[in-house]
Amino acid sequence: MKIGKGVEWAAHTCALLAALPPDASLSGDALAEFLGVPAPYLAKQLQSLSRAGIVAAKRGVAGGYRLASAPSSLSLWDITAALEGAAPTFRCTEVRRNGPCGAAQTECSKPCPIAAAFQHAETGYREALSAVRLTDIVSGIASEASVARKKRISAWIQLQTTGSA
Amino acid sequence: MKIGKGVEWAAHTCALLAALPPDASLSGDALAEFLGVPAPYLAKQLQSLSRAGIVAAKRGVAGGYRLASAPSSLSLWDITAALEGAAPTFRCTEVRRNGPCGAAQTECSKPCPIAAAFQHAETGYREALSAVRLTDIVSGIASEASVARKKRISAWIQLQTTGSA
DNA sequence: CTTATTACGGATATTTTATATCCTTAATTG
DNA sequence: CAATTAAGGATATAAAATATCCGTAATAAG
Repeated sequence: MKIGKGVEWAAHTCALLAALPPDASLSGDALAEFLGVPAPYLAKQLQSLSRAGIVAAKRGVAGGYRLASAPSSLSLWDITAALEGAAPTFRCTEVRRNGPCGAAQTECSKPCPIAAAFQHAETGYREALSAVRLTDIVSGIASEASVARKKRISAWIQLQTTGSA
Repeated sequence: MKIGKGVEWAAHTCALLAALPPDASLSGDALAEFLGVPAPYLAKQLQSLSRAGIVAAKRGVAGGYRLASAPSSLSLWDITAALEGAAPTFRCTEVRRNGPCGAAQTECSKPCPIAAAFQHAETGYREALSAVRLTDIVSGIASEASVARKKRISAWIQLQTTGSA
């Protein structure tokens, strides 16, 4: 039961994009450099974010990625679901129907109590992630960063961004 | 992000063992037959349950598996952790330290807000599963089962159990 | 219109994990 | 001692995660 590293990368990506000036974009290569991760693989994750409508991708010379909507309307669950899919982690194979004492169809109107418990736990998990907005993540990161680091980030963004000033 | 089917099998296994007469055991082959799953693979899951101290295994002629403790003291999380391990699903690789604007050591005293959010969500998940005891599962299964099925199960147990009566 | 840039999509390779089986050894009972 | 049964390790196969590459399409600038 694991979460792929693409989720972590995507969350940091969105946090950086949220700090960009309005209508500015960053290329896939620039994002990979900032995060210090392999560019071709990050590009795959960016495609998933794009398909999910979380980032807007623009091709061409001054192209790149920017957030498709306001950071306050994007949750950590949205990002996770875009990368990992929204399928439940526990998949009930209806074991109760098997074997010499298997339950009849009529005895399975309610979900198996084991599956129900996992579903309940997972709903809570998703709600917890849904409650975390991208704005929360951005402000959390900013509160830990030194003034010097914030300046370096601003300068780097100035150098890399396309589409604005 | 998936949970292996061994967890489902193990939960059903424990539910069946909880319904056994005191000090009675079931062999691995008998359990596999009851659940309708491949016996060699279930044997592997049973080893995990045994190592975790959830079931007590007894070798030899009248051997087999029985619950190591009372069904009320065993939770769905205990079973899940025995099979899947207790490692967190989200693994922070400290991306914030990477790249041209990476954070210094001194800026990382607190966990990354992304990792913290996942940890919080996962704690809730585990607590939800910990709140579900084996007795809840057993009574849930019993409440759905027809009288006829309960009789069939009792008869099958009578035939298969070793160590009692 | 041409060229450089950049994302998209598909194909592919590699590594890990999950799934599944088998065999030898050890323990237990009769 | 003989039959039974779980433990543990080795191994085989299938699936998923991880990672890269290339051809195509779109876009902006010269």
